[in-house]
Amino acid sequence: MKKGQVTIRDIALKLKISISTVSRALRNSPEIKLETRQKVLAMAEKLNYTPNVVAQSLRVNKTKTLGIVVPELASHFFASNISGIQDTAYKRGYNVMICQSNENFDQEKSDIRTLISSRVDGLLISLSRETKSYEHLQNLIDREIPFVLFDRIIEGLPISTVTVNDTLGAYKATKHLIEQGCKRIAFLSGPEGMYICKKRLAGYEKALQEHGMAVDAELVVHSELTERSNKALTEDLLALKNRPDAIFAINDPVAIDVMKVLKSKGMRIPEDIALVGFTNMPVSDALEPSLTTVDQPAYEMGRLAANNLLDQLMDPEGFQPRSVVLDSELIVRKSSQK
Amino acid sequence: MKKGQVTIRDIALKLKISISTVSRALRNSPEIKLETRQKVLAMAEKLNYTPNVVAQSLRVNKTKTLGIVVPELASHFFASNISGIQDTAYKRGYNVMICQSNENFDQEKSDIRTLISSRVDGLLISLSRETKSYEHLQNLIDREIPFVLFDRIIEGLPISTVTVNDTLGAYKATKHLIEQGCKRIAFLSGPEGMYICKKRLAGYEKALQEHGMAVDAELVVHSELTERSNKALTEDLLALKNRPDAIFAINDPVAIDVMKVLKSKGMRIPEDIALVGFTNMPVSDALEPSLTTVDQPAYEMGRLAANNLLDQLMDPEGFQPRSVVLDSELIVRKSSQK
DNA sequence: CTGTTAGCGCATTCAA
DNA sequence: TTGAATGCGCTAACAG
Repeated sequence: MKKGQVTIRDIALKLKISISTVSRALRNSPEIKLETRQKVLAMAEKLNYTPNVVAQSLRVNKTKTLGIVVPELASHFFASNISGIQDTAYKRGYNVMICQSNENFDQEKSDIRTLISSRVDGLLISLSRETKSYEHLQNLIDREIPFVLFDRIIEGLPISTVTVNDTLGAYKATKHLIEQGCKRIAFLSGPEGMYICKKRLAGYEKALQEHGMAVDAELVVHSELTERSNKALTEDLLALKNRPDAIFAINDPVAIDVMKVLKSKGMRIPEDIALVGFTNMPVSDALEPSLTTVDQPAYEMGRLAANNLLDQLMDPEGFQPRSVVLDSELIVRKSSQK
Repeated sequence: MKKGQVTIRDIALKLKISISTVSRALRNSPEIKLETRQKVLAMAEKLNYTPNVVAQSLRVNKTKTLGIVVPELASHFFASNISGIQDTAYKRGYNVMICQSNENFDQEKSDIRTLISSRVDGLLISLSRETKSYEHLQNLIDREIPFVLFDRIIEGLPISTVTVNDTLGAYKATKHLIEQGCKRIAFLSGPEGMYICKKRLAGYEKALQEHGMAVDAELVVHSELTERSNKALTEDLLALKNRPDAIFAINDPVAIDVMKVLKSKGMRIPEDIALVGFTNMPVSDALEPSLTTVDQPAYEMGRLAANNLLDQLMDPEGFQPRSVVLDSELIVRKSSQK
């Protein structure tokens, strides 16, 4: 087989017709005679023709590609987000290009720059935990490049967002612990600035207040979300003179680290300390004890974010930003039932 | 800000020089006067110029993009593969485009077609569990499109592959169980045709034979790798008149399903039945009991596969296919120590 | 219904 | 050291 891909020109030459006719036939243009179209299609098939999307993109100034930026790929939550995005994108004729920021702000900026220069038609972004300023997002707005934020968002920008109801989820989790009789509920959170941390903290506080319980500052701690930091903070909590009888962890991976520490110290879950996570990772029900957690519909979040972005691409003028907040359900398992 | 991205033409116009000079200056061509280059660079900066990669790609017939096809994204193993690929690709100036086949053969073919029409410079592929024929791969070879297979490979093709030593890993796992005193070791495998299943079966059989133990056909079962199938087969094994005293699962997710069934039946691990997995998922040490498993260097596999492909792209003529087999280490934990 | 023509943004050959 | 001209593969006026 000859090197170099087959082009519409090759088809036109073989068939002794013009390349525009071939182009039209391939695009199912209605103005082409059925017979001609069939001949073209047959020849394309025979020559194993694959349209050059690069040339198409240059011509129509659209790549039919969405850019995705997530903090991390090897996380079940973000992987599911991406699955939802990808399935939706394919269904609507789009490809995706994925970058991970590794939770690094500079990397995030660089990822966005890379995707822009690849001329993606729009972006779906979940911010890194380091991201505190947002000129890079403002820059996208200035350049009129459509994008949607999901899960790790920032508020106050005139753009669409998709999140889970973090506050409500945390509220449900905390309320559940209170109803189990827990008196001193610790909240092992992530970086203070992170959107989801602030939202979940609000839910935690709301539940305590509603039940006439004070928010004890020493029970709210902020992890860097590394195994080391998670474990150290757990130990700190256990070292308190007035030890907590429950720990609400910002997410399941953190809860797992907490669990490891508790077990290594011979503490019983939930008898000595109850434990609740957030995310509902697939393994959370295989842990011992099975982990009570707040379910996040990750695939659905991805699906909605993608549909939102694609709607925007279809109708750039009429589009109005939408903020979708999904419900989050508490999954009660053994780690919290006293 | 005006709609439409800035082009080299805009820079040329502003500076009253030709676009070819701008093009050269931007590419650091040595034949450009330093002063001119600096002026161009400054203006590019000022106008917020981003090169149009689409146009470049069309011109030089290279996209600097690698295509990746994996069975599934929401799997820690493949996500780590991809991380390794991506980091390597970026380091060498390439982007990646990712598709998932969802373990479906037709989807896999379609993914490859999509990536080809996006004109990726090369492909990294891990086959779906349904894939039994390989005309679609032969087609790539015929069209001289470079690609590398990793983990889920097929043998006999003149191309590079990266795998872990599946046979050795399974051998180590089985030998370990034998040394723990297990007499009837079941192998809960995946689909019979899958490369990794065949390889791991070979290691399992080798260990048994070396220790003078017969391979009992009723102890080797093939799951479809769904939770349902995994659990049903586990129950079947337990229902045997001559029940196994150990189960070696084809991977960690399967082992987790086995664990759930065993626990639900009140069986003790490892006392009643020892259990070993394969993959070393991050949570495998958080399970109760912690799971003995064979470690797979997923990130490293991705890194090697990407480097192999990129070497090939750098020097298409001189390149010789290489098959890399990584070592796999047995991680002994509690689920197997009698 | 089909052909001719003109770019999309860029790199590169050939001239100057 | 720079400019003019060409074409990558394709789509979309505009003409027949």
